[in-house]
Amino acid sequence: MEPFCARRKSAPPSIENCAEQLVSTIPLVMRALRKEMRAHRPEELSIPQFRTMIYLERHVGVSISDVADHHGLALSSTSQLIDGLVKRQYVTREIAEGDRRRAIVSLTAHGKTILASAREQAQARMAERLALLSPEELQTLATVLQAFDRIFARG
Amino acid sequence: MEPFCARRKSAPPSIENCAEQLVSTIPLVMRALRKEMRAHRPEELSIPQFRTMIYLERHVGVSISDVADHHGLALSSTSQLIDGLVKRQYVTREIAEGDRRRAIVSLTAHGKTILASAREQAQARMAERLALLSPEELQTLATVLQAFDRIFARG
DNA sequence: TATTGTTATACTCTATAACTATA
DNA sequence: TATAGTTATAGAGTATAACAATA
Repeated sequence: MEPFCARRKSAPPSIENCAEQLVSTIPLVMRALRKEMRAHRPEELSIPQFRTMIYLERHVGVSISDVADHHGLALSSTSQLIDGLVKRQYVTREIAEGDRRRAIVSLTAHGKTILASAREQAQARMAERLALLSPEELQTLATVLQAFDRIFARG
Repeated sequence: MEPFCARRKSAPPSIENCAEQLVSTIPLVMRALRKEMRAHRPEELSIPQFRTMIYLERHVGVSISDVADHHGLALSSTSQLIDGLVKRQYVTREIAEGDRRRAIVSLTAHGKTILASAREQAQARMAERLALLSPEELQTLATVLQAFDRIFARG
């Protein structure tokens, strides 16, 4: 059974066809991801919370505006998102030295632990799904995800 | 320039790597999709509303439970989702003949018009992004979306 | 008793508008 | 005046729990 290779030789898909399928399929994947994040407690994180914490892990000394810009969110939305994380003591909010308007957001030690565990869980669950792919499909997936990062980055 | 083929010959990506990138990239795509849906008024639809209406278009005579099952949502969430569509007169809710517990949901003529327009807009916007892909990437995308449908279908 | 659906309640996510504090 | 952030308000999406109606 070679639908993958067979398809590669047939007529190329049109952009319109791909767009149509994208619109119906991406929410499917997103829902699965959200569900996995929610299903594996304790200390579950929502997707935006999770992504924010990943960003904070990689970028030290960032402000709330930085987070908002990175995620393409309104400043107020980001402020509230951070609120939730501060309440749970996963991150801290501190006034920046040198510019008292800026609020510097940082992961706490507890936040780092939670993040590591959430990432492990989410990835493990998604990996279970991906294990259903053929090696060729996995290869094409890697290619597509890189392309997605390129064309969907920043809003 | 053959990054696609070149990559196909190199070490295969691990499932774990793919899962990791999936977790960070899918929300990116989802956000872009949501934004496109919202950006192009009038009569914007949310993603769940949009997907529900697509389902209703293809499946006539379904109940609220059917919609809930199809989308992997709680019955109460679905009931409220339908509420919103009924309020806008995009769908109707009627008691089923033969089983008065069931609520049959159907698109109205107005709903069909709205759906057609929303679909057109969303697809056009996503197509703009996809136009940035190489033909090879577009081909791999088609493959991946089909695989996604397979492994992420139904929750 | 089991199924279908609604309502009540409570989160999170997100936005806009109005505001404060700082530069 | 412009920038960074918060607060108020609002609507969507989602869940669980309690409930009503029907089978």
